[in-house]
Amino acid sequence: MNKKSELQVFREYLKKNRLRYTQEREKIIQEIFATHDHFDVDTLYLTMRRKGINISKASIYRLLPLLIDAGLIQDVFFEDGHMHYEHIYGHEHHCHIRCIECRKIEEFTDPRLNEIERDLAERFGFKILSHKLDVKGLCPECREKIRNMA
Amino acid sequence: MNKKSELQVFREYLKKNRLRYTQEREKIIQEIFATHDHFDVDTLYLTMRRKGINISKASIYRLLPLLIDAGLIQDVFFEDGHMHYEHIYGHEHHCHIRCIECRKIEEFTDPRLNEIERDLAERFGFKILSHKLDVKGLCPECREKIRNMA
DNA sequence: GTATCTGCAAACCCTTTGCAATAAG
DNA sequence: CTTATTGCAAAGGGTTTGCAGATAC
Repeated sequence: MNKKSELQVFREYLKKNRLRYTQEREKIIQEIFATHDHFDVDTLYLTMRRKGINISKASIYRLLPLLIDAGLIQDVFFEDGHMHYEHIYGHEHHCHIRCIECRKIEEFTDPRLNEIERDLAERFGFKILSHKLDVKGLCPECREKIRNMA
Repeated sequence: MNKKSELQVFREYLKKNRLRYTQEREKIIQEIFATHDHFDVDTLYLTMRRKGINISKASIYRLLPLLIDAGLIQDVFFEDGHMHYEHIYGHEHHCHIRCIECRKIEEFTDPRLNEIERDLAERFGFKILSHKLDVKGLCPECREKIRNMA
C-alpha cells in the first residue's frame, strides 16, 4: 500500500474545500518537499527565484495556511523576526534540539512525551491536540569552539 | 536567608554592565512583577498608562533584552503577531498547556522532562541550556461548549 | 562633566490585503 | 462562464533606531 504523495493529499484537500489546484501552488509544494530541511518564506522565495521559478511572496504567504490546514506542514518556531516551518506529512512527529551558536537543529522523539501528554489530559481535563518540545543549548562543535576561546 | 528582590537583582546586573538604574526601568519592572500573569508589550504599556505611568514603548522594548539577560524574564511564545513574556525570577521553571479556544494557560512541571534533557545531552553531546514544552489543546469548558454546538 | 537613557517619530521588516488581470473547473 | 488565484504595490502591525534633550552617577 503506497503512501499518497503530498500533491495528492493537497489536491484532495482543495477539492473538499472547493479551491483550485494551480501551477504556482504545485511548484511551491514541490520546492518545500524537495528537501528535508526546515524553511522560511524568504529563503523559499529566493531559492525558487534562483531556479527561475518566479512566484510572488504573496502567493507563498497565501498558500501556507492551506498547507497547515491540510496537515502537510507546521510552523516550528519564531526566530530572527520571522516564522520557520517544516513539512510534517510523511514524517513521524518529532521535537527539536537547537544550538544557539551555529543554529544547527537535531530532531528527536521520546515516548515519555506521550506519557506526559496523557497525564496532562487527565490532570487538567484538556483534550490535547499537539505538543512541541524545544530544547536549546550548545552543540559539541560550538562547545569546543567556546572552550578554546576562553 | 531572604531572597533578593527583582530590583536588587536588576541593580546588580546593571552595575556589572555599567548601565543605569532609572525611574522608568524601576516602574516597568515593578509593573511586570506586580502580577503572576504573562504579559506582552502592548498590554503592559496600556496598563501602566491607565495608572498614569507614561513610559514610552521604546523604553519597554529597550528594557526587555536586559531583563532576559539578567534572568528575570523570558519569552514564552509568539502568538497573535507579537511575543509573550513571563517573569521567571523566583518561579520554579515550568511549561505551559494552552487552550486554543479561550487562550487559557495552565502551568505544569514534570520531572520526566529533566530526564529527557539528560538523555539528550548524552545522546547529542549538547550542553543543554533550556527547554520549553508547549502543549496545546481544548480546556474542559471549551470542550463542553463545542460538544453542545455539534 | 560624561556617558547612558528617554521620548518621539521615522524607519524597518515580516506579513496581509485591495485590486485588476488571469486562470481553473 | 463563474469564482478562485495571481502579482503588484500599498497598508498593517510589532519592533527597532536616530536624534536631541534629560538624567544617572
